[in-house]
Amino acid sequence: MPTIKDVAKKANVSVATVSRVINNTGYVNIETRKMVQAVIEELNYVPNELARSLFRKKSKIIGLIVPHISTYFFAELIESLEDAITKHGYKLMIFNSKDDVELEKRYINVFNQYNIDGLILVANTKSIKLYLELNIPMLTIDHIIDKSIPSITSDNILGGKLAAEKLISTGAKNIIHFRGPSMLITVVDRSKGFYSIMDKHNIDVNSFDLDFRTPDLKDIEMFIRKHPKVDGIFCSSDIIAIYVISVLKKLDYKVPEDVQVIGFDNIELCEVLNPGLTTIAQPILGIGISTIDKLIMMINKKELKEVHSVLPVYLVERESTK
Amino acid sequence: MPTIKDVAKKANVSVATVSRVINNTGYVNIETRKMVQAVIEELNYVPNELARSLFRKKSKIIGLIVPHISTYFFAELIESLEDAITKHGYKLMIFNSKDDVELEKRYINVFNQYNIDGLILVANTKSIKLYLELNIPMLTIDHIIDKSIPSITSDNILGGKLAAEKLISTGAKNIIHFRGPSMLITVVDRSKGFYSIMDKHNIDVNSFDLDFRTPDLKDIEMFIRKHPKVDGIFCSSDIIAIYVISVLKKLDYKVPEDVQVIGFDNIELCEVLNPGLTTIAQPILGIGISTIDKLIMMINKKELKEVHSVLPVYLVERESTK
DNA sequence: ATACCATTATGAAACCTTTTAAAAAACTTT
DNA sequence: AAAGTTTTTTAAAAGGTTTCATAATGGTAT
Repeated sequence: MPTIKDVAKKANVSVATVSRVINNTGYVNIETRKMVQAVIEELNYVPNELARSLFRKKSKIIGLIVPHISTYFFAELIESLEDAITKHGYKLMIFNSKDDVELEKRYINVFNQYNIDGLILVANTKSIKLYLELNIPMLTIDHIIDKSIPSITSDNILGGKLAAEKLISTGAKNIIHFRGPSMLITVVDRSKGFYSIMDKHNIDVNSFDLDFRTPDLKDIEMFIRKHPKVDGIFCSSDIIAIYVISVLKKLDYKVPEDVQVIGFDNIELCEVLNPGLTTIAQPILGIGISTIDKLIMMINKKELKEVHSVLPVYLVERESTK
Repeated sequence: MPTIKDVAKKANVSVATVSRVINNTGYVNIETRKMVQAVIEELNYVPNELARSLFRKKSKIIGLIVPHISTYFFAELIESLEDAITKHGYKLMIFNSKDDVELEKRYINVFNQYNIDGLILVANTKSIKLYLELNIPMLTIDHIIDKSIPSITSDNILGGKLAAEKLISTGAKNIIHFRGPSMLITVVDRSKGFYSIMDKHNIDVNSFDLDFRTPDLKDIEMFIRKHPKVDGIFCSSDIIAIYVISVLKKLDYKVPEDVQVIGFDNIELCEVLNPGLTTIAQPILGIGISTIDKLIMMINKKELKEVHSVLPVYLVERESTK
């Protein structure tokens, strides 16, 4: 790899001049500029980002901590974030926290070691204090760790309401709500919205908490057997909905004839499931773009228009509802 | 963030001494060592990895180029790679190539800019020349770009054979093979294995090429209508299988009674689909571990036992076959 | 024409943080 | 006191950016 010195020597100028050409700073004669640029082309020179980072104390790297990369919703989110990050000329360093506090602690050191410019925390509530001590522009997705730390969240309350309205409008009366872990604010908000409408219509809801990654099929079956007259189910995530539908079929319920099911997230899979899953769509692309826009504003010390953004969700109707 | 100079000043020694303490190299008096370590503790000093990288020309960063992060199989693979990478004290920088040659070219520059220690290319066949020019330990997963570049692949031929044997043993006679893009060596090998057994039994196979990410439902329907007597289908991936099953149901075929379906990959979803998808399991965890073991051997200039590794696959029987 | 100042152009040197080779200093041995 | 160890410091290097000093040029006022 050629260095700036190689370019300078070949172009017969000082490294300072080459630097000015690369960065478009200061004064440099148009002729000299052309000359240097030609040499850069010729040698195929690219400035070493490590050296730049070291001097500038900026790395052009954005760190991402996500609980589980392979959880489908997160995978789609990561893709959308990666896209936005790359488009802005940053690079993505990714860490799987597995909800493990020790791992998180280790990662936090890494962020300092690499002069990470910005940090994105996804749906993760551990080690809050350590994050807050960290002096890096930081943003949370799908949860809030502190009033002072900006966040991006989907309008989970609205999502819950939309699901409730859909079930009610199609005549469901015996409702089950399969929730994700109730320590997650997203889950709580989705429920809150859902209940608010159900309460208004005086409809009782039976809810049950499940794990997001691997909902327990036996628990689901047990709960459905306990409420055999169920005709409408709202799940906190599409994955849960898939598990629930699988149990329903086993128990010989027809979806949507006997039981309607609504999920949450609108992962790509919904489209192709059988039946296609009606769900509350999160604007995954929008989350990616807003997150990075916001984070880069923070990195550049610009004032944010709003600290906590709530992005709109909408109902996507497929075959799992009437 | 404190620097090595801050530590040196506070400990009343030179930075060289501090450096020797950190790295456990050279001579340093036991008393001095303790003293310096105390100061390091006190200031909460962590060495700046960028500066180290610059000097050592090693970054402890491993780059990963993947065609589509959110493709479920890749997402699971990434998780498994991330795990192995982190366990070895490296960090993962991830790039989504979207099968876009221009993007790849840009990424390749990044690898040099950051002194990336190793590079993993997943199922990607573009810009081969540029990669080969790159002087970085490099390894490919699920494809081979050159005899000289080590690779990790599942035993796709065996996988195809296993699928064929299963279909034959359960009495399928009218076989369709829905393939992924035929420029992919994995796809070709899976077919090769599949055909080798089918040929041996003198069974004709009708195959059709589909896209991996978004197989065209209309194409699938058209092809099935063209071969209405179909009773066994082998798909090059689980995702394709999901799409195919969705079409089969629409056309009122019963799975597995009328038509048996076998996928490939064994993504987590298979377990919970309805019907559960019989598939050829790739050892995703094993791929992650082997890949990183191998890559780190290369980084440390150790001799590899085998340049091109083929990992075993196995049949996982679920409800989509008899 | 000359003096003066602003503008443009360039290079030398310091700096960013760390590692390491070489030099110097401080102890021990003989 | 010379020689040999051990310990520590100095200085250069990695590949850049930036500040500062200097020089050349051009325009304006005298």
